[in-house]
Amino acid sequence: MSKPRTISKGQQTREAIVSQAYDLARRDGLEGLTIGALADRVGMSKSGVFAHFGSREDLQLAVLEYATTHVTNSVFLPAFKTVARGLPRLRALVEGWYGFVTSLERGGCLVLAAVGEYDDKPGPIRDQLVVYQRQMRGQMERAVAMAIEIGHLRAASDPKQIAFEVYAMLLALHHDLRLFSDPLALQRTRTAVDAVIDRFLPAEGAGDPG
Amino acid sequence: MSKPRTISKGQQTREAIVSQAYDLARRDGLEGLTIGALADRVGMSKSGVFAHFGSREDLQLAVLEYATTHVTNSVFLPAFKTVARGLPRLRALVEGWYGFVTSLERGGCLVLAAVGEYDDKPGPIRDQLVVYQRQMRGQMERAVAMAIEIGHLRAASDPKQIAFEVYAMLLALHHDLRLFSDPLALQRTRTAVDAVIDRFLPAEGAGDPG
DNA sequence: GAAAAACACGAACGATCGTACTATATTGCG
DNA sequence: CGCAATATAGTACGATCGTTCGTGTTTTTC
Repeated sequence: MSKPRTISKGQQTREAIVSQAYDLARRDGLEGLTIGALADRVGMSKSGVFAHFGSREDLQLAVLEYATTHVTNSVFLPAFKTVARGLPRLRALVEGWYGFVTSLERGGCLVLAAVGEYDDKPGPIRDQLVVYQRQMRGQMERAVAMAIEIGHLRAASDPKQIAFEVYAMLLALHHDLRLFSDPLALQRTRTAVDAVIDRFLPAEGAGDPG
Repeated sequence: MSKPRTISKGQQTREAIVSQAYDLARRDGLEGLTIGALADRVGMSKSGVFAHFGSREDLQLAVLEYATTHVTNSVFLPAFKTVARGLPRLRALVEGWYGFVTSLERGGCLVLAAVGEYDDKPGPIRDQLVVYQRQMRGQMERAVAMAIEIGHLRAASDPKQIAFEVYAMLLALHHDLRLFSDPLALQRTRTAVDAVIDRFLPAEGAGDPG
């Protein structure tokens, strides 16, 4: 089926390791990820796991990339590929996030957790994290900008402002779900996001609304 | 001035230790706080520091309490004590947060960082953290509720919804300031909070506005 | 199938972790 | 002052950390 390109045994186990490391790091944080615990989980020796990365930091970077890809594939790609540009796509984006964040059975979003862990710890991990987060915010801003171009949102709207506010709600949803297990959090988030969008809707009677 | 209650040497040094631990934990997280590093910082032996708490977890709990008190004293108490109830106090609350979060030179808000670290790690620390966070959110909801009672906000408004949205913006502000060092974040937060409040303002011509 | 390359293991390293125990200073009280 | 209580230091412990190294074993390549 998918490209039958021969994947070496090494690549194969490396991916399995990263996948398990992702689950572990979702629980204990990227900083709490240890090679020993990871080795136990994948049923290998410490040195065997270690050899695939060369350093713990490289392992952490691999896990961070894996997590980012996971978010992208779960939230952004579906919306950008299968939903029409403009307001529908923007709504699909946040709906995708709802699904993503509520489906994480154990441990929250690793990327958000990493933000808290590394927002003040200089180094390669933080640098890469900033890149990833800028990309995600950028994608959101692009979705908003398209909605403005199409006329689904007012021309004078600031894409960065809207993306900021929507992102804020997603942050708060994650917060309240994970810390409070508040079943009303999702509903409140929907209300809030709708309100943000409403605020930037075109004046009535001006072109077809989304 | 303040109660001249004699404070034993032990209490004194314990407070100094917690204060230093707070600074350390702001940098490395509550989970990254180690007794050895803390002992070095305060110029004591490891065992000397340890004896004041009995366990690392108790130290972490003490630091968490210290951090919560710090937020309360910096943000909530001034607003509740010196600013008139209603919209002015609510605005003073968020302004207090702006000041608090922008004044943290090194390391972000320890409580927010702890949320990310412990939102999935059951135990006493998480339990206490939930208590503290519920208290803070509750205070915010109370400030909103007062504004509704007074008539500064519409009677039909849901205090929890408003507090949720305002809190979301404070989360996002903290996020963008610390990760992106975005100088526009504060301005965007103000815009967003104003928009939330505007949405719940009483219908025009109905009683004096705040 | 043989030679070369990649992979995995086990043992050991120095460091640091939290904690326990003992002994010595230092403090507070009568 | 003198005695009891407290506070701090020192040492040592078992565990675990990331990492290195040498040695087999498996996989890939020719």
